[in-house]
Amino acid sequence: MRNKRYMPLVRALVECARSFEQCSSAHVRELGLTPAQFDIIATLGNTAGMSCKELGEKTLITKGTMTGVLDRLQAKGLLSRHDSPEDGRSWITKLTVKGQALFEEIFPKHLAHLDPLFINFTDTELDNMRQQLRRLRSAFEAEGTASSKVAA
Amino acid sequence: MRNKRYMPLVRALVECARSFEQCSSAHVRELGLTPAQFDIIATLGNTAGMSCKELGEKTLITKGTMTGVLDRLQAKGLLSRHDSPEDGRSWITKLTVKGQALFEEIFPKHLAHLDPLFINFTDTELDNMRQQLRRLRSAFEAEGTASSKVAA
DNA sequence: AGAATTTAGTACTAATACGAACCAAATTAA
DNA sequence: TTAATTTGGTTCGTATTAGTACTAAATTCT
Repeated sequence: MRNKRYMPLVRALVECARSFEQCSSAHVRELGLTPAQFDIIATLGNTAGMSCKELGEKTLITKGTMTGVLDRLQAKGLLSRHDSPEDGRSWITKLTVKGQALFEEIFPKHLAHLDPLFINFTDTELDNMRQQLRRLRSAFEAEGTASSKVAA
Repeated sequence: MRNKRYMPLVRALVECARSFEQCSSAHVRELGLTPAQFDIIATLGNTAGMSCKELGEKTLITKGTMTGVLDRLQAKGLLSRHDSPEDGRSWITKLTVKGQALFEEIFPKHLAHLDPLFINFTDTELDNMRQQLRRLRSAFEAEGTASSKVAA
């Protein structure tokens, strides 16, 4: 029934990603942030700030969720919102001094935590995997573009 | 700063997995279930039922979450809980007739939705990817076992 | 047997996640 | 320029998620 030929791959993919996020987020929580919050901090670190939309594109957090995450970070005094000079609907979100300081403290720590996970992989191996994953993802994104819909 | 050599792979991995789950869950929602609920139905389909624990292992849903998911499925009349003859702490969860009927209706539909995503991949390619993902996952699971902790 | 420990499942909290409805500014069309 | 549509963000409702504490049954140890 579920021995579709692609099922083992799908399972491996989902488990691998979940395993990484487990690894990563467990450590992030020890540092006092949720994964989503860390994502935002890491994305805003060393930048002049960016819009909600741009943040969403980089972190893959939906805009509906974004508001809440930003609210909580703002409540912690880690970021501030300024209105955009270009677009009256938009905000420029940036780290406060405190937020940037936190970024500089925990980001290296987090990388130091991740580094050892990859020591047994060569650059070439990592790159090959990356390419294959990209190709797979393209197939998922295509979804309906190619073969599933005959007549547009 | 974030040009760690493994970052592109990590991003590709997470995006690929998320893209698949997006693909899959969007369709599942059209069928009237949430992804977690579908996962449970698909796992229980064509079985005599199983414990919460076993369900958790197969679906990767945490036990804390499991209770709520099962509650809602039970409220919909799709599954029932019976006490285990072997373990007084445990329940045997199984699909009701209605649940099994739903399974038989939507599971094939869902597979039909997924099939076209993989048409451009040979069995060998899928298997190679699966192996690499397994190896990567092993590295994540090892976390602390090998090189990070020197003295246990 | 009786105490200590483990284990299955539930209850509770805080933070996401996702979709849909909504508002106001921006862009386009007529 | 005014109406129609799009777009950036917020709000809301429902479901999931992780983590922790808690209950009771099972297992282990002595």
